Amino acid sequence: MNHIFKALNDETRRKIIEMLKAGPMNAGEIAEVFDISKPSISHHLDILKRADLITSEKKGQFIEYSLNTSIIEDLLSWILTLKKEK
Amino acid sequence: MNHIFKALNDETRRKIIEMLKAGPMNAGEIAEVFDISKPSISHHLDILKRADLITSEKKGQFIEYSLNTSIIEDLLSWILTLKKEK
DNA sequence: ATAATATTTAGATATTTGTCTAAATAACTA
DNA sequence: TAGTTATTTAGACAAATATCTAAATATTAT
Repeated sequence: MNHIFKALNDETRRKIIEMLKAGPMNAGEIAEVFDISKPSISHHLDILKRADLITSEKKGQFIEYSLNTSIIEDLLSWILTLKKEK
Repeated sequence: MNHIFKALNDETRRKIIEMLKAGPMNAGEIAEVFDISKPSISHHLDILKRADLITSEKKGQFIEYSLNTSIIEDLLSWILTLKKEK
């Protein structure tokens, strides 16, 4: 849980996640959207990946990133426990 | 959204939220649970309050904290948008 | 009024985090 | 093989954060 919340605690990373909702993108395409250097975006992607919120796959010279919806399930259930009972 | 994720990005604060799920507690009761000084807990409570995740009410010399479930609704819907479509 | 209790505010400090530039790695192209 | 493109790794730095102790504020009790 810790890694997930850490990963989500950043506007840029949340935006990346929202972008990937529409489908996979490679690192360069993601970086273009922001006014942030590529190494910084690469770092953000690394954090999202460590949190298992996204996955990466090498496609030739590109690296394609995709949203990992199964972890989002975990997040959902954590929040749902707060709502229930009482 | 920013404040919510910032507030949730801490193990101690998440634990506090989970504790308040069972019902209101005052600052002292909350602090007792942790091996952290009272001023630090007070600071965590302040962050949770600014994020609107909890509310406080003065009860004599105590301050009672309660979970604010309506904000959790916002969080839920943000996460649900990630699951939907595709 | 004084003392005791509950909680916060203030100020300091060490750690974590987001960002940058420069260099490294890897894969295509001519 | 040499050059170009895509991405990451390394190292540095400023800003944000979690924690502490000491002091301030507020309430209750004697």
